[in-house]
Amino acid sequence: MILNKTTEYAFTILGFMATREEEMYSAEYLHDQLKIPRRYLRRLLTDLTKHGFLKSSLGRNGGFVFAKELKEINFQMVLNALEGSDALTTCFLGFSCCVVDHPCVMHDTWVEARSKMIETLTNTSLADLREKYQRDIAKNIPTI
Amino acid sequence: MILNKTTEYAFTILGFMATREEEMYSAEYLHDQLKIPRRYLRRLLTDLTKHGFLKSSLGRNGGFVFAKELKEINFQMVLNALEGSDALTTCFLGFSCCVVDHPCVMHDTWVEARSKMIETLTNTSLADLREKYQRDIAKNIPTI
DNA sequence: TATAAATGCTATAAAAAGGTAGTAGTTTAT
DNA sequence: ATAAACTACTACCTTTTTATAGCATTTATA
Repeated sequence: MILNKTTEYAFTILGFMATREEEMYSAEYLHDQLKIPRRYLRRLLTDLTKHGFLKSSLGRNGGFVFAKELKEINFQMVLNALEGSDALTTCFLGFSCCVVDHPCVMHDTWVEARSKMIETLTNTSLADLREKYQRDIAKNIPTI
Repeated sequence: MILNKTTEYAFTILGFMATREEEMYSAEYLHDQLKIPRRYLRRLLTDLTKHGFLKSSLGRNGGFVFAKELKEINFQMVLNALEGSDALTTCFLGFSCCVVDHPCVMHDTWVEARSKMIETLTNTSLADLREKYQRDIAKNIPTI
């Protein structure tokens, strides 16, 4: 498994919010649109707020907006916030004693493959997602 | 999370067996060497046997040996056997409706990053691991 | 031939992840 | 005043993953 469900949900939510035009998104609306379980979604939104990706506003007509510029949020940051920095850095062969000075036999191969992935996650911001979405729409490409 | 624990254990076991010189490995010996929980390890070994990676022999002095040439076992095969082929192919943004004809906005980016990883897993066989291990030993590089 | 050291099978327990429910409270637009 | 939002906390349920246990079977060997 590459990502756990919670992280995947977070990506779904942020990706959705980044590509759509609403000013503000309520938990209820996101639930309707994305079919993520209601209560779980709410907890996750609170979590994303605490991590500084979103800002919440209380009261009627309240909801969630981005707390930063879209270009300042990338997928690596989100993954890191939700799964911790270990998520992409543990030894491939599962040896806890595998470190740079005393690597396992798969170390270099794995570091290389993994760093490609980390690079992609780091280099892709929500702003990139939004741009791509708008380009696709303009070209009439069916897009989610 | 990249891999679940069971898969990681499998990689540990196969990597260990591939680089060492024993003819046969008992569960008890592997437990001693690798500190994988005894009973769980045994089930996993049986599982790897059922999947055709290992052959078991019963009775006293029994144990496990490889069922194929080392070069015929790569990490992608093992991952696939233990986690299913979905493990590396689901939509990054978590949209079940994301398919080639109707991709999500991250689709291409993710497919590219992922295929690099799949390539690495596919191109690395246990024979490669063994070779690397022996080269490292010869060069006096500390290796696990 | 009895025994010890192996694996095979199946059931069950424990831990982690994912998900639901309730209650009480705060904030704010209308 | 009310309704529609979010916050916080607690408890509980379900599913999946990880781990343990008991008993059966196989086989070398003393």
